[in-house]
Amino acid sequence: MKGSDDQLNRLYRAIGDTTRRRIIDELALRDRQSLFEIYARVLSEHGINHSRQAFSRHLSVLEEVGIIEVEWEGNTKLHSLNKTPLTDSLSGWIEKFKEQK
Amino acid sequence: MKGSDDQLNRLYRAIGDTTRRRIIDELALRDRQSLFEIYARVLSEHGINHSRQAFSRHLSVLEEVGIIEVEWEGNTKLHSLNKTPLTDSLSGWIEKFKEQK
DNA sequence: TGCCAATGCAACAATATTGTTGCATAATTA
DNA sequence: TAATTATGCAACAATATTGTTGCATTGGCA
Repeated sequence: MKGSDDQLNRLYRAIGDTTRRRIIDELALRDRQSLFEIYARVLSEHGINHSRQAFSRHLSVLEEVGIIEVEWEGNTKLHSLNKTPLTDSLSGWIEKFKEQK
Repeated sequence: MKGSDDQLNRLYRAIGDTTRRRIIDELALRDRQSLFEIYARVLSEHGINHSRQAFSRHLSVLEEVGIIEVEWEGNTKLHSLNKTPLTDSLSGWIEKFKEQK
C-alpha cells in the first residue's frame, strides 16, 4: 500500500499547481506539443510569466507521474496527455466519498 | 479565477499527503473525533509515527481547506468530515477529462 | 483553589519545491 | 561545416512544508 500511497501523493501534488493544470488544460485541447509550443501558449493565454526552464521542470513532474506521455521527433520532444492517472488512480480515492453519499 | 485556482492548489496539496488521507479515512468512519482520538487511531491502525503536534498541523491544513469542520465541546475540539470540497471543487476539474472521454 | 487533560502557538531544523541563469548536447538546416 | 533550434543538466537562491520540542492557555473536576 505504501507504493500506491506515494504514487497518489505525487499525483495530487502534481496537479496542485496552477501552471501545471494550465499545461494539462492546454494539452487537452491539442496533443503532441513541444515544450516551446506549450510554453508560448500557456504564457500568452494565461498570464503565467515563467522561464522555459520552469516549464521544463513542470513538464517533467507531469511526465514522472504519467499524466504526460512523450514521443521524440528529431530533436523535438512531443508531449501528449494521458488521462488515465487522472480519471483512474486519482479520482479513485475521492470517488469513495461520493458513493458513501 | 485566481482565487479558485489557489483554493484548488490548496485542496489538491492537502490530500497529497498520506497521513492526511488516513485522517480523512478515519473521519469517514466516525465523525466528531478529537485530536487525540484521531492521533491514537491513525497511529495504531496505520504505522504512522508522528507527534501530536504533527497531527495538529495536518488537521489545521485540512480545516483550512474546508475538508474538516470543527466544533468545540468544553476544551475538546471535535473534528468532522465535510465531503463537499472533495466531491465538488476537487473532482470538478478532474471530471472534465472523464467527460471528454 | 489546584491539578489534569486537550489544545494552540512559537522557534528551530531538515527537506522539498520552485524558479533563475549559464553551459552542454544533439538534430536540423543553410 | 557552422549556425540555429529544442532540450537537458547543474548550481544556486528563495520559499514552503513537515516535524520536533517547550511553553502557554483554557475548561473540567477533586
